[in-house]
Amino acid sequence: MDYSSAAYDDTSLDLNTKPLRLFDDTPIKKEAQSKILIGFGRQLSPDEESGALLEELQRVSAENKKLTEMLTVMGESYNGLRNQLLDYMSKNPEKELSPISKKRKSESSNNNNTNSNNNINGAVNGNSESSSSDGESCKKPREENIKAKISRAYVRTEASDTTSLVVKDGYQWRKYGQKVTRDNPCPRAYFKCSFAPSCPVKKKVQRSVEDQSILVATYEGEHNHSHPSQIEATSGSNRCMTLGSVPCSTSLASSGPTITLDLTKSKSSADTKSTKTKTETPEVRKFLVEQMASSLTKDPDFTKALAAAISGRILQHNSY
DNA sequence: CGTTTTTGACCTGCGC
DNA sequence: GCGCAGGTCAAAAACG
Repeated sequence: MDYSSAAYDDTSLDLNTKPLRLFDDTPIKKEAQSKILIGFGRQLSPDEESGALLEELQRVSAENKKLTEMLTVMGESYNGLRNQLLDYMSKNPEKELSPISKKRKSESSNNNNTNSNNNINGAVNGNSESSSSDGESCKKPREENIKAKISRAYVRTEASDTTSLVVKDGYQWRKYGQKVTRDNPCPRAYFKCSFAPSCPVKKKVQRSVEDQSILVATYEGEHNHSHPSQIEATSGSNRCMTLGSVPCSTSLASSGPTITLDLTKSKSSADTKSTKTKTETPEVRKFLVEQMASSLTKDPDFTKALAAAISGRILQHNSY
């Protein structure tokens, strides 16, 4: 919770860009990095090369250890913050973030029930049913299934593109309905995971009332299969990861973790980082894009996935 | 021709 | 019980 801002800055979703720190401007790292670049660029004597590599390996190992620790701390901090927010929201249910119709109570009350259970894992993984003893929440088995897991994602799209309700999250969806709701003049689209019926996940996509360039995707349930993009990545095909190096942020919605993806600003934000990105190799960028996309799209509870990905990289590095 | 999308009809829950 | 609104179904159309 209360660690220094410096440490926080270091870890704030910059984790995916950590490999880019190869190109960081701290003197020590620059030195080590130049050695690597030299190593890649022209011939070195075997002694020099092995020494530099050894030094770099040690540095990377230490850094990776640090990263792992920081990740753990960050995860705890995240859970703590979420706990606090859920607490707060359960005490102030009228201050919901989204204007949900009063008539359809089930959805919002679901969230409140989940929140008031004060069970973090329950709120995220939707396993709070077992602990809820109030009669309201266990009316129907169908509702229980829906309550399995609800998360919301806000996706910014091109302002001109106000008709498309496609949220590219890496999964394959089959549209099964569309409806214009009372709250919002924009139609709401209903999607099922194309792996249905084996995969029970559903998704609702609707444009935000306030900002029609923002798509609000509500996910219900949890995928019981691996991420298609991951399968593709492991099989060597990278064709459909369209999220790219998008700016992204995480926040907490009333119903749980929320991911905001800005699909439009990749160009402009790339401009702001142009001095940095110019030095990136295509391989590094490609890897980062894949990592970020898969991390963010896989699960709202992506810290676990992030940890797995990073530890995977650590093992990869250490195995050399 | 198989798969996906569209769209009107139908079902269900909730408030009055 | 009725009406409203959200959610789902399924036949038809569109697409690759």
